[in-house]
Amino acid sequence: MGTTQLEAVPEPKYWHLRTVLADALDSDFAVGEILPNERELAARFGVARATLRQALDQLELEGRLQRRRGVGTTVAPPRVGVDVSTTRHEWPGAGAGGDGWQAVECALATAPGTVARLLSTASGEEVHTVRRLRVWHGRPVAAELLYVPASSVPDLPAIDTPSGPARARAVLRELQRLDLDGQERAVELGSARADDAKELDRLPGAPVLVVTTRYVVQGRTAVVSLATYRADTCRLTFGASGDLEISDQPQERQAS
Amino acid sequence: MGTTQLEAVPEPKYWHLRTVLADALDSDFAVGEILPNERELAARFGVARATLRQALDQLELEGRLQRRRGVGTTVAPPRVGVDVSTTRHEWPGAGAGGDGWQAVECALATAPGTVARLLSTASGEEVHTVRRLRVWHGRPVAAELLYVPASSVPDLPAIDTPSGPARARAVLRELQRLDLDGQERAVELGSARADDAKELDRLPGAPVLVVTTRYVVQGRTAVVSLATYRADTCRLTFGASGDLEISDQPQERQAS
DNA sequence: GAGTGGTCTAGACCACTGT
DNA sequence: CAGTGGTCTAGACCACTCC
Repeated sequence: MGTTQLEAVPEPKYWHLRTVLADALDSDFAVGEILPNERELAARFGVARATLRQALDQLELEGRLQRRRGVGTTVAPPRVGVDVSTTRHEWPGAGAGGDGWQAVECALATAPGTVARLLSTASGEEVHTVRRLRVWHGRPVAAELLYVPASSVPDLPAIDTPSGPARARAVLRELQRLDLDGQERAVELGSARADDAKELDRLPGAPVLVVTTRYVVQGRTAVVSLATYRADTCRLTFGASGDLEISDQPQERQAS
Repeated sequence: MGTTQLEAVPEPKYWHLRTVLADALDSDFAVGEILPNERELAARFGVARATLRQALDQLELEGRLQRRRGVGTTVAPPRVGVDVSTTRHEWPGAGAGGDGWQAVECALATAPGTVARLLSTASGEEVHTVRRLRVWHGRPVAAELLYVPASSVPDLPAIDTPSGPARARAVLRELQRLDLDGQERAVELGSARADDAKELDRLPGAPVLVVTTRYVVQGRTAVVSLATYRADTCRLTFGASGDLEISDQPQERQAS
């Protein structure tokens, strides 16, 4: 990376800087390599640290950089493709955990208004909330909250183990007995709440892709799932084998 | 909205501020209503304008606010569900424009490295690039760039109209003649390039959902599409009717 | 021209990581 | 402990929209 000064251009400095840095990443850096620190980079380009950070923010949003407090800024590996296809209609947890989901927790709660509106339940009705974590290549990529109305799993044994992973698995097991008619899925951008951020090893407010799934049984919405995927490291694939390469990143050398 | 001072809390000010503002949006504001300006809000909460802006950034990322330079900050309507399902395997433009796509431009170019790697073409081969714009409820929601290798449309009449919408439609028409075996789709977060930003009426760097589609013919990737959707206003729906409500926003009153 | 959000600066201090 | 990124401040000026 050069010591180039930025010339006067009509576009914002941080945007131009982003381009310059992106090119430098392509040509001069390997995946995992650590960049000079922010104060150093800012000085090198003759801008304030805040401006440099604005450029780094962009590159991090695009999944090209990874910043860790106390450590430094490293070149991120290409995003990993995570399959979220709905071609096979099946309940969560059906694949016996092969897709990286692990049940974590279970509790009884009242669904928030938006979820209650999706479920055909009274807004005050109690639902089981099952928390799952999805791990991919050894890294947590998604945190999910499943809302299962008590009426959807009437045969669930009462309070034997009121919470914990065992209870969560019991709820999922009960779902397998229902005939799933179909599922509807949507993706949108969000920012990580405190609890999700913690599970995903990110700071609160980190950009996430929120996948909402509606599980339909006999025309009714029997279960609603809200899964938040790390937007920086994940690419969601639909009906694909995950080998879709998308971003501008060329194949990069591996850092030593 | 109150004049509440922020108390000392272990969480970042901007994050707490985000929560306070989000609650205020729910209770005190209607969709389309204009907020006090940033300097005013910052003073009211006793923080620097930059800190307030960080909170507004979050809310805008979540699609709850809309900021327009020279105008002000308004409460955004709920995100609109845009169907991007792949249940029916069909070529772009097959639906006779009912899905809001309009062909805009066509040109000959060499595909960028990443796209060339998806297409089974030599990286130097020329491809037709078809630009389309998707309009939804009168607003542009997506800009797409289709990469069609010349070898995929061998019967395309040569240079009668070398560019423009007519040429773009001609390329799309040629595609309908091929037997489409399937398509693979992926979604990831990106930031709008200058040209996309302009078409989408956003600033460069605005967050977008990048949908990459691979159209498969006889095991080969015949066409690659890169569509960038406005992340602030769009929710991408898969195999659904678009009535999935996702975010935390309750139903809001309409502004006068 | 007045008012808005967007960019940029030059500092300061904090929270966290490694040694 | 030193070094990193994360937060925050108090200003300044610019680009844009609307009257």
